[in-house]
Amino acid sequence: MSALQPVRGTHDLLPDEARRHRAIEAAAFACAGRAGFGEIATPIFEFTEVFARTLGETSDVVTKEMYSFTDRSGDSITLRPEGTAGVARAFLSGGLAQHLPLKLFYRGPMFRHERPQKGRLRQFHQIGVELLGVDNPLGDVEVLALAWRILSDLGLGAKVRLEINTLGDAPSRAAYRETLLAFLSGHIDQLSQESRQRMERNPLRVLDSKDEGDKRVVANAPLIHDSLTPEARDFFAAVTNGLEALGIPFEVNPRLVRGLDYYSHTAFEFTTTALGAQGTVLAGGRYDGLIGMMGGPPTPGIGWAAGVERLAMLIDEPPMPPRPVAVVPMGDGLLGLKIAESLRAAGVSVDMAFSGNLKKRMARAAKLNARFAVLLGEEELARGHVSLRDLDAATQTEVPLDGLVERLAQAE
RNA sequence: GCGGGAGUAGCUCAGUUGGUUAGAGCGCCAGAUUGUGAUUCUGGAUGUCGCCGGUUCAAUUCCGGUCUCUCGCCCCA
Repeated sequence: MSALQPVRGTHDLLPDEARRHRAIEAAAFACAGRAGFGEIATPIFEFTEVFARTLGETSDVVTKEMYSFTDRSGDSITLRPEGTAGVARAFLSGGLAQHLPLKLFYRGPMFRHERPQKGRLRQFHQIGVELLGVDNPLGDVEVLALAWRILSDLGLGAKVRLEINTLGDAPSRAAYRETLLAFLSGHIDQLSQESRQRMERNPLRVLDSKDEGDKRVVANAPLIHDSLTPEARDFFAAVTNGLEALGIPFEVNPRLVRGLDYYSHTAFEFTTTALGAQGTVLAGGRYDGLIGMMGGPPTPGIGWAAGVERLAMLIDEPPMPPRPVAVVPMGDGLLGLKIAESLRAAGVSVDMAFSGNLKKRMARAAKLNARFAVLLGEEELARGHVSLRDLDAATQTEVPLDGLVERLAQAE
C-alpha cells in the first residue's frame, strides 16, 4: 500500500469532475430553493449510536459498512453513511420541532466501507431533501415532484425510470409480514440460501432477490397491497393520483422494498440501466417512525437522497467554465496583471499566463476558450492603447486603455 | 464480505517465445517565427513495465503474494 495512493474507494475530484459535481448540486439546490427548501449542513460524523439506532441493528449498513472509530475522548464516532439520521438528530438537538413543517436540503460526502465498484465508492457524495412534519400524501407528491424536476433539469428525464411502492403503515406491515412468511415457509426448499437468511432478518427483501429460483417463487407470493389497511391503501392511492395529476411518469413495482428499517408507506427509486449493477440514482421514502424511534415527539417525515457520482456519470458533457478574457503582455507582466485585476474587479473573468512568448500565449488563450485577447504591445501602449482581439471573429482593433474595462464589462 | 477480469509514459495502447539504451499515436515543453491562435517541420522531457518476494547468469516477461481498478453477488446513492 503506497502512501501516495488514495485510500481504497476514495478519489480526487479534479477540476473537470468537480465542476460537474458543482453543477449538479447547484441545479438541485436551485430547484429545491424554488420549492421552499433551505440548506442544512450537519456534521459528517456523529456518535455511532445515532446510526446504529436509526438504521436498524441488523442492516448491512450498520453491521458491516460503517466507518467507526474511537476518538480521543473514548467515544465511538461514525462517519455518516447517509444523511437522514443526522438531519433527524439535528432536528431533535436543535429544537426544530418548533418550526414544523420543515423543508431541508443537504449535500456532501457519505462514507460506507463496501467493496468499491463503478458508481460505488467508500467516500461518495449525496444530495438529498427531507420534509418533516407533514403526514399528508401531498407531501410525498411534492417531494417526488422535486426529484423529477431536478432530474429533468439535469437532462436525465429520458434516462431514468421512477418505480414506486408502498410499505404500508405499521399494522399493514405486521400483517403482511405474517402472510409473506407463511407463504415463503411453504416454499423454503425452493429458495436460495441467501433468501432463507433474509426470511429471518428482513423477509421483504426476498421479494427483490435476483436469484432465478427465488423469482419463480416470489412471482406467486402475496403482495403487500392485499394486506394494506384502508388508511394505508388510501394514502398510496393519493400519492399515485398526485403523480398522475402532475404528469410525472411512474410505475408501481409491488416488489420494491427498502433496506433501512425506518421506512413506511411510500418507497421509491429512480433507476437507470446505464450503470450496471448500481442502477439506483435517487431513492427515498416516508419515515414516519424515525424521529419517535430516536426519542423525539412522533414526527412524520419523507425524503430522498441521490448519488452525485452516479448522476455525474449520466451527464455527458461537463458544463463549460465561463469564457475568460486573456491578457497577453509582451513586455511588462506586472502591467498585465494590473489590467487583469481591474477587469476582474469589474466582474470580468480574466486569465493571464505567467510565461511564454506571444505565440504561446495566444495558443493558450485559444485553449482556454477565451472570448477576447488584450494584447499589450509597446507601440500601442506608447499611444495609450491596447489591441483588443476578438478570438471568435479573428479580428483586432486598437482601443484606448482608459475605456477597456467598461468596454469588456459591457461585452460580457 | 464472496467469485471472475485487468494493471506498460499525462491519455489510448503495442511489445518482449526471459537477454544489453522499453515503443507508437495523442498530449506536454522548446525552437523554426525576439508582435499573433491553424497546419507543417525540428528537437526535448516523462516510465521505479502497480508493489513485494521467489526461480534464473539474467525478470517488464515465468511463479507466489499483495495493492488498486473493473464485472457479477451481497447491499446500496
